[in-house]
Amino acid sequence: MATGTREKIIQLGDDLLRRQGFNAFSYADISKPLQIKNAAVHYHFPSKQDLAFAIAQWHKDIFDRFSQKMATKEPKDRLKTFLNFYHSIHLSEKVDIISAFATDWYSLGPNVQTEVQEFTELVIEWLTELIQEGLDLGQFRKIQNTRTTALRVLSSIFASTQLVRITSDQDFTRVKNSILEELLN
Amino acid sequence: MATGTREKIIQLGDDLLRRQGFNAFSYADISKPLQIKNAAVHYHFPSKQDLAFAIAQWHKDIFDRFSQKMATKEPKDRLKTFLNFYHSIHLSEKVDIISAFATDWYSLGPNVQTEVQEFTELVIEWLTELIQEGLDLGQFRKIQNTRTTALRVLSSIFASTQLVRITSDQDFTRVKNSILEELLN
DNA sequence: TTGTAAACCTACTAGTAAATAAGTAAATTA
DNA sequence: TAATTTACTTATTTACTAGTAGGTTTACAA
Repeated sequence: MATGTREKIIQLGDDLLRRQGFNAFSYADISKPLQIKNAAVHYHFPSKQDLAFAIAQWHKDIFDRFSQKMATKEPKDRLKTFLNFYHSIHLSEKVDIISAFATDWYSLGPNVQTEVQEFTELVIEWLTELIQEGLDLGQFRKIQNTRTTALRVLSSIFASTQLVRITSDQDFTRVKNSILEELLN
Repeated sequence: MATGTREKIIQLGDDLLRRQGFNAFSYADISKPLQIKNAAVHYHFPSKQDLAFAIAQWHKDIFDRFSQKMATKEPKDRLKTFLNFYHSIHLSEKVDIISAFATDWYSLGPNVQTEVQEFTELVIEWLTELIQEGLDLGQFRKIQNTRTTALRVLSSIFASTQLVRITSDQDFTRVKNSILEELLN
């Protein structure tokens, strides 16, 4: 999976960001496991902001590939895959990338913030379209405005990955199933 | 409101925790605005964990008083007050206290974690009871299991305070209204 | 008046943070 | 083959971190 050092740094950085938070990990946490020196990380990413930017970009790329691969599947299955994806996230003791960035929002430089905003809008729009399609095909139940529904699905999932750290895995499953039940006909 | 130094430290610490995150603020960020020295903060809270614990306790106390004051009001109004409370939170560029602790979960000591867990369970149970009462009185619509509904209300609100940092205030209002619409008859 | 405890302050330590300057070995290109 | 670039290392800097030891002031009690 991770080939070059640069990619390894991004992946490890992403892992640390979502497991511990942006201000809770250091360059040493990256250089040590990769068995390189502190300065090597700075060679690839001069500042921590540069690393954050690269992580945001990386997620944009992943999501692009994900949505392209899913394009042919029907809304119901796309939604299920999406929900299962977030279920797997929280099982690895991480939170989703958008929540991770959001909580450390004021530690992020303007260009990182813009990148995260673009990525978030991408996900919301993807979900909104998915719901609209599901409605058109009669697979979903109409509840509210599609964007509102998208926001509620997204926020339920996001908060769950965090809440579950405090309560239990059972609570995540509850929420996941309730979203499906609510939407599906 | 804030009388003694100890209380001022807790309130400022809470503010910083929810605005910037546990690892993003330092004792200097507390001592400077209060015009006291670093060591004075350590006098009241020997370690940062002690401060975190006090903040968690403080929220428990506030919530206790809140739920006592609300006890006589009817479910519908209690829910509205609860939602408006979180709306006011995000307007001040903070996230709610549970999300704040959740994202920095692995930076917290075991006793702080326990305190946060107890507080969270308190809020979930309060919401669960509120929903059950609303159902019994015919004010609310039955959707799912009451705890699941409580979890979804809570997670929607929590995530919204974070998502809104990235998107817009409008999106928070959408979610807030959608929760009310969904529940109310 | 003396003792004591609360609430600080001064001054410091040891450790860690991000970041940089300068050097090097190996691969790539001209 | 010479020049250049890539991908590092060594060594250091500056700034800040939580935390502490010990002294000072103030107020209140015996």
